[in-house]
Amino acid sequence: MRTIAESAGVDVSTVSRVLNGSPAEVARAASRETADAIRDWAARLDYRPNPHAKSLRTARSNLIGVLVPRLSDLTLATIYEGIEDAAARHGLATFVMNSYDRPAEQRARVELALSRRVDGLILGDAHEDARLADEMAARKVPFVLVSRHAGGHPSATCDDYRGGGLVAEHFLRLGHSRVAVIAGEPFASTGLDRTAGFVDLYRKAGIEVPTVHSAFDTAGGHKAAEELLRRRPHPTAIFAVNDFAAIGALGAVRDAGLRPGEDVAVAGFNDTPLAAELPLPLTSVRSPMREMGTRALELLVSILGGQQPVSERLDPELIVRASTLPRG
Amino acid sequence: MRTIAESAGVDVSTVSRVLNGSPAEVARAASRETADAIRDWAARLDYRPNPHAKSLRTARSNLIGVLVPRLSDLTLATIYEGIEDAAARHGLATFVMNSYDRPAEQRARVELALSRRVDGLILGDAHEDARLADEMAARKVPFVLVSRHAGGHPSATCDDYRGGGLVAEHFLRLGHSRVAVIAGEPFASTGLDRTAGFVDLYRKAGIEVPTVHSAFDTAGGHKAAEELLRRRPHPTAIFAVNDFAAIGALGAVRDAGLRPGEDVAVAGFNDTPLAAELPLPLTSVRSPMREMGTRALELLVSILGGQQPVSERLDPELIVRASTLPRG
DNA sequence: CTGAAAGCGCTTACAG
DNA sequence: CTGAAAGCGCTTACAG
Repeated sequence: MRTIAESAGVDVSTVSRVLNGSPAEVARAASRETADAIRDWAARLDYRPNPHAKSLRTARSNLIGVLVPRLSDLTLATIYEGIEDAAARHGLATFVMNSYDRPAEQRARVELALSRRVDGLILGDAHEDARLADEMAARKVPFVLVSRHAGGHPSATCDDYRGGGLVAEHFLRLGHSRVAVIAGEPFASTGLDRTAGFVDLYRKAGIEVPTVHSAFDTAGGHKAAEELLRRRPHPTAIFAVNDFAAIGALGAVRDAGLRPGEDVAVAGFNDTPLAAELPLPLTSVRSPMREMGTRALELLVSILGGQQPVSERLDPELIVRASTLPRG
Repeated sequence: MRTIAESAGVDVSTVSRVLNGSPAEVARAASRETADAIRDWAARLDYRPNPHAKSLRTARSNLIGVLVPRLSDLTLATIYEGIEDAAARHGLATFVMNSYDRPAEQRARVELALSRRVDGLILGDAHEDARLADEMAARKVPFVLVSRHAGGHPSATCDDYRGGGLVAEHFLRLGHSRVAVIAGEPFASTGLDRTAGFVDLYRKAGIEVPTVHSAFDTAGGHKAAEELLRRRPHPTAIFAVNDFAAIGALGAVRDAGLRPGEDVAVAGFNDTPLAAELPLPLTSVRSPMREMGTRALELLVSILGGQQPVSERLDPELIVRASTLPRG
């Protein structure tokens, strides 16, 4: 910057104003010619502002910390892509950390992010009890939740309750009366809401639905399905609140000597790219993962701008495939 | 820091030395009592050093930029987890960016990282031609490659050539003489090496192997397999250089009215957690993805420390499952 | 329209 | 063992 100032024969403060100001500010700061000369030199010298100096001076880092259970979960990776994309459009940098859904790690990662002076945080790993979120709100740390909601804090989520209902309606339409739910982790609003949406509709039809919790991955779904299939008579349809758990369930059905999709229908959630490509294509509820990420980022930006946040709840859509064909 | 200095009745420079110096430096900088008092106040005041001030002063950001084709690819997400983990142990922060394997994006992301003053870069999206890597080396930007190698630059990879060979040996042992390869993108050393390792062993056995390039995802594998299955007679075994492509191939086999695993054996690569849980468990070559990430980070650290880098090539392992059972 | 000055929070030669 | 000073690269009130 000093080099530019010397080359253009002006003060660094003028350079700063021209390079960073709004058009109006630039007009007030320098004549058109001076401004052009400055921009010219900046380009010629391949000038890149030093973000550390800027942050030190402005006490604003333009950095956003993102916490996820784990990035190797496709759902969260896709949400993060949405966040990253929107952040770039807003001139913000982001960094992700895994918390593995462990409270101690969550806390440690939040502190780490804070010590890096992030302007705000996006939490994709909120737990139902909202302990950490409540604390952060009390400390006035700007943050939003994504994917999972908790404690009424600002969030960008899918309407998971409605999504569970879509599957219930589908199963009811197919005439399934012995059904079960693989419900995911008991601390995640995603699994809880999807399960509740499903169970409530079946209850209205006079049918109680057994549910079993599980990890959100294939191994978890496999184990949970094994347990459900040991019951006599076994369920004729299983709703897994996550595509990976559903794939595990498909495997368990096969291992039990039953035909997936025929003897036991299976539906998942999220409509990951895999669902359509499986040897037995998987019925799933599409949730707008990428969009959730961009909405979360934009929600955070509006909070940082001092506005009242309005949580977003996006619409799910049922995609029917061969894993839940008409019976008979 | 000033507050600590005032509370402890010393100069900020002494505080800095005590809080950041090695034990030896601390001993030289302050008496045991003074040092203890300073640490005491730091804890009491919940002092957190300002990384921006530190970076501005030291011209070292302790920041590492990571480029991947895309984070929603499980392979890369897992590698990144390894990077992230190792980085935390070294007191480094990392951030990832997607390049979608597009040269223009790669270039733009590298410049972005540089403008954020990263100390170094890890590239998971190197192309065979090594254009960008060559340029970076010419500019003396510290970097390492991960997953893919190119142009002889420092890298942490899997021995993909050997991995392809493992599958060839397996197929030969099973007596397959009509085989084919779904080879992935033509610009990635992973797919190229895996294919070459396979093809070379078959050639030694006097058999030429048809190969077809594809995207690294299920859709790409599906399309490529369709093409291979149109040939008459169709191959009895297909090696896809990636588990997701293999899953797509499995679907294509089924769609062609053939029995996957019986009429057409299918093997993948990476041994992602999905492979074991598929309805038809997938034979795959396990590549140490997480470890590749940690090795890459450590390689970069050693480069930043001025040492001569030695590229790492990690061992693959064949995991046989039902998708490639003995014939007959 | 433009400049000079102060200061963000650190580190590190220099001096004692 | 400890302090005083300079400076990293910016921004922004203050002054003209």
